[in-house]
Amino acid sequence: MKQKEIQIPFCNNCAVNTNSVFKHLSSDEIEIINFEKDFKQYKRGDVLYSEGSRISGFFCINKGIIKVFKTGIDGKEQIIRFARPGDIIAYRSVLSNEPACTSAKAIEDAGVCFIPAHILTDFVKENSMFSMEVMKLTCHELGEANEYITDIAQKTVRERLAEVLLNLINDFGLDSDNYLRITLTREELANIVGTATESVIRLLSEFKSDKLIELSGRKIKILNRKSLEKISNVFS
Amino acid sequence: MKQKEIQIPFCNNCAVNTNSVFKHLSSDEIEIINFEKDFKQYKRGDVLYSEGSRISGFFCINKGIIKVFKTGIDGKEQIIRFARPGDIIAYRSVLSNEPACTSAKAIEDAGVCFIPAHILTDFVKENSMFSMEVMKLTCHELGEANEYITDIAQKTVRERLAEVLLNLINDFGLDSDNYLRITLTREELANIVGTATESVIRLLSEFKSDKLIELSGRKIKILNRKSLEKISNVFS
DNA sequence: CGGTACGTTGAGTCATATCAACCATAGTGG
DNA sequence: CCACTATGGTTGATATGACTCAACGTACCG
Repeated sequence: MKQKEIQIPFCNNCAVNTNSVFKHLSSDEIEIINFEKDFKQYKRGDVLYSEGSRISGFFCINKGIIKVFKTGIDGKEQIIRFARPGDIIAYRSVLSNEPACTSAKAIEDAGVCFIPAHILTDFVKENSMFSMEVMKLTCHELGEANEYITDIAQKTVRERLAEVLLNLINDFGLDSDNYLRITLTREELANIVGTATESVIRLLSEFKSDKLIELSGRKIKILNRKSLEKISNVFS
Repeated sequence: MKQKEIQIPFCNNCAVNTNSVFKHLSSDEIEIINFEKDFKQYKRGDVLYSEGSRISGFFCINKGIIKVFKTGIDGKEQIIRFARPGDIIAYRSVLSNEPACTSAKAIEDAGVCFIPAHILTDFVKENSMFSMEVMKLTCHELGEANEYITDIAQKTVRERLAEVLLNLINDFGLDSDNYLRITLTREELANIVGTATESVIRLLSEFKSDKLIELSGRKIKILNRKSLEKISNVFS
């Protein structure tokens, strides 16, 4: 059987380039990344890096979806965020020079570039536009994390599940049939919401009886966004 | 009655300087901050800034303790972190050019310098050492936020309260009598842990019966740190 | 001497976790 | 081709942690 050709993306015409944190790099700088990067493909479930490890660089997602999570009590995962094409992950660990505080795993087959740490630190020092972009990114993530803390601390599981669905709609969108463009296991949903798998199952079927969503396997069809917003208490 | 003299701290010999994010600034740069900053005193309960507002600069704590919090459902506060002398707050909003995502209030009488936004952005652009320090600070906070999310999502209130006490010990220390060097209302404790005031009260008196702590008003005396660690599940 | 904010305790309720059983599906190896 | 196993999904029963509500005590302050 003929091996499928692997397309290594070129940074200079990488689709993710235009709106990413790299948007203010010169073409020379892009070329440096292109030369030094290492492209790799991952299958669903493959691990990119693990909590506690020292990482010698950071990752830029070219294709697929990656979940970034922490491992808590009894090995239960808490999903912190998802990374999509154009997103970078593990940069926090590089910049703060600490071991990774999260792990990352592919939830869809993915193509990912690995970029050596020195490129990030060098460019941050040399290119203040880039530096500001990275800063903005970090600050934005920090803002979201603070939001998340407040939500988990104050909202019910039901409210949070509705909110998570809305966030997923925002981040991944719906296809022409109103199906969510990301498929997660019930356990993964639970690990975002911060609850038990069974609770997610029960609440999803409640939402289904209330005609807010439809379920077919892991695919979730959104029927009534307005009501989800009401449930999630997003404006309060 | 004679007005008490206000001591405006000089940045160049400010005690908080040596180990702060400013440590790599030149004396010229420090002088600029010293010239442009605005010193102000706050009493317990005074607000430094409020969620949603645009802030034209950031704050550097000289004296006292500030709580940084978000306002959630029904106006319930979720305390995100505390700022002590040497810490800077509201810099996130300046760097990401977003409205403040938190509020800040003095929980002890405090002295605080306000530093215009352009100083932060200018120095970040011009001084890569400083830029890296700010980056490290942000990344560190992000790491802590992620930790917090996992804790709140997975631990019981009891575990979290024990952990909060340990964190307070770490951050503020104990006096010679083993009393915690920060005094909070029960409600404030609840707003860190993410629970109801009554729950904190009950658990504290449980800890007291178990000889882990002693209570006299708002002062908390730590009797058995090891057991608190065991309860909090910090190593799991 | 009220007034206000904080602290405490009890009782009742409810949301959510836990435990257990069972089904569906897909992949594996003999 | 058929057990065999693993993984994920579902449902029900039960337990309980934590919240809410309410009453009351306490302390400080003008």
